[in-house]
Amino acid sequence: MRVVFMGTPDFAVKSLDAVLKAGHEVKGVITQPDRPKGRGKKMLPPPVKERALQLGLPLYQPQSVKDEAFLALLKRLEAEVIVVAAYGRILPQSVLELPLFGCINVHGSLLPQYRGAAPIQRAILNGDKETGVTIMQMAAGMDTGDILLKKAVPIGENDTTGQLFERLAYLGGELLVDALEALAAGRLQREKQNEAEATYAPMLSKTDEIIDWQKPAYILHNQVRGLNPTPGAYTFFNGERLKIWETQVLDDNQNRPAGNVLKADGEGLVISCQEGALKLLTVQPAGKKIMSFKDFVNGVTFDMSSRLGQ
RNA sequence: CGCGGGAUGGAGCAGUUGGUAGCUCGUCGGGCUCAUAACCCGAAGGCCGGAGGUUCAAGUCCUUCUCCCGCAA
Repeated sequence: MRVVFMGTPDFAVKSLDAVLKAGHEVKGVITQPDRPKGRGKKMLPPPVKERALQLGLPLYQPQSVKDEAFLALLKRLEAEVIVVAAYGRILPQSVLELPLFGCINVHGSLLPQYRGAAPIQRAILNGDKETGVTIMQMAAGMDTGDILLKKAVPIGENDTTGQLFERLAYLGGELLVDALEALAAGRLQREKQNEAEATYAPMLSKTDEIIDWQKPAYILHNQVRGLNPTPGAYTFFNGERLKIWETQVLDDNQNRPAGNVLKADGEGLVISCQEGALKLLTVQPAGKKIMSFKDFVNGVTFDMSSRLGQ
């Protein structure tokens, strides 16, 4: 099929690759404009842009998807279908209706659950045992379109958002290709989303990153892996930020107050929680690189009053 | 020029008002032990990120460069 691909982050790159590999004709790749990123204020191209350039595909970075110029561009590309994967912008009705087969989207959850910006992170934060990928026919509204294909994958106890992203991105590419094939053959069933079961996965906010030791250990464990590899969950130690990257849940907190350091030696760095305790495996003090609890403990002096959080 | 922290033996850190570089872990060797990741003894391993400068003398002061990282976007 002749497709126009719209996407921005790494997650979308996998889909782009899959579509190409399946032999579809990519008439154009549309991604968001370069944005100042990182420490200095360097302009960084989105991953999809880099990939498109690498592949020599025609690339467009419209400032807006709502103006006439963009619509005109799409018409010129004469796509039969527009594939959208984490593009990051709401598309107007005029765009959704333009191609013969409309716009189809790859979403990192089992819709109608986790509609919205951060489905993968939310699934882990909530400690779900399963999530998946959905291919849907885009409609007006946030991820409300009809479901075309859906596939579930299990979430491991210690899976991180990064790992799950990887898996879902790959699976998303596969499902997307299946969907395109079925779409072209006219043998694709549509399933309306059950609005009653819809849930939302709002974008992560700053407060999602702060560790509250008053919560149960398993909740914090989910928080840590859900925010790994970015932006990371953090607490405070000696007034400095301390990011926590990997943890393990322990049952016993010795009835000590939440945030108390139960143990800090070569064998482990264990913090008491409201319920249970959390063993910190890898951490990162502000300004330092990620290090094992062992290295961290080695250079710091703890005393009985040591506690984390503020 | 967005704000800030940092660059010291393999790792994590300390290094006072400038005067021959330390700690913990690890590594290697030896000892103890039924045994050990435990304990004891010992050893190796650093031109203190690069380049200039001040000084009798600089890891420690000044200038500049490179790299790493946290925050903010």
